Amino acid sequence: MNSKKLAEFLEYAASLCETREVRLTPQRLEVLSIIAASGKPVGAYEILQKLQQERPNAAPPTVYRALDFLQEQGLVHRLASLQAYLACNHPHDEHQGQFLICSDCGRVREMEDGAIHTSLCKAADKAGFDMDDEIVEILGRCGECKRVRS
Amino acid sequence: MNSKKLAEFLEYAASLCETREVRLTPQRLEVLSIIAASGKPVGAYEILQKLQQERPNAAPPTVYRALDFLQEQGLVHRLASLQAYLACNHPHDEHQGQFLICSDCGRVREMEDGAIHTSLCKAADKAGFDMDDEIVEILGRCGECKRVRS
DNA sequence: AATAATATTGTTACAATATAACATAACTCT
DNA sequence: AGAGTTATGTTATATTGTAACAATATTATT
Ligand SMILES: [Zn+2]
Ligand SMILES: [Zn+2]
Ligand SMILES: [Zn+2]
Ligand SMILES: [Zn+2]
Repeated sequence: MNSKKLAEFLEYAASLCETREVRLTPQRLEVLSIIAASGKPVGAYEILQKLQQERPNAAPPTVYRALDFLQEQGLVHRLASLQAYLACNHPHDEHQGQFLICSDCGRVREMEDGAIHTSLCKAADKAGFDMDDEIVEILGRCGECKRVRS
Repeated sequence: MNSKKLAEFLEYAASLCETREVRLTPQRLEVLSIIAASGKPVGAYEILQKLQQERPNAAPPTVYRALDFLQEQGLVHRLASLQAYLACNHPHDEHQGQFLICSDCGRVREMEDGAIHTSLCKAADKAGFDMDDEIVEILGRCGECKRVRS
């Protein structure tokens, strides 16, 4: 994420939190900024290291608490297959997103594909299952890496 | 999994490995048996504890190596969202499966839903993405737990 | 059968991810 | 100001997973 988009994103996040009357504290904002700036999924301890450059006494709970908040607000997603965190690319409302994860370059693209969601709902329904959350992570090679390799 | 189905499953696994000319050693079989017998996803260290009842000197690598083998053979799946392992319920060939995970009772149902797979392929394709693996885990409440609750 | 190559297991130590528990500080509301 | 709530500080620890190297067992080759 370039610095202009980053600034826009953080501003949007701030306004979103204001509307919801939840507190995007400086610390939470800093964690969000670290994640968004990286543009790729980042591990909690990687976040911690960067945070400690500004706040030397930050500890694991500092990061995990901020992550909990940011995930609740739909500003950050956790990628279960990577145990890493990614800024949402369209943080409108509560949603899970579906992810294309490139094993070569590590970049991730978030989608919100209606057809995928529908197929999941139908399958769950058929099984008499009441769906709360969906985790969809597709591993492979992105377009750029495909071209480079072949 | 009841003991009859368990025996069938283990026998089938054995024949599968024989056909493939890979070695389902006693240790690997024991790990598979522990996972299959539990009928629910089990953590690696839970497996280790049970394994140690028979093999007191089993250590984490013992379990993780067996898990690697069993996953390669498609006999066991890893659930990324739970960091736990589950015996495959139809171990025919290489496949990933899609999972309905009940947050109440912890039971998991494995599906192989063609429509889900197709929708993932289409979405990946549209994004110019070359799909290797798919991770689909649906969290919610199973039919039984729904009835009990409501 | 002896040898070499490969695959599996044993063993120790450690890395990486995440949480519990309790104290302190800040904010909000009356 | 005081009480209740939310957020942060701090220490310790739980949980999950690997690295590295030695010892055994299996398989293939002579
Ligand atoms: Zn999103
Ligand atoms: Zn790529
Ligand atoms: Zn399966
Ligand atoms: Zn259930």
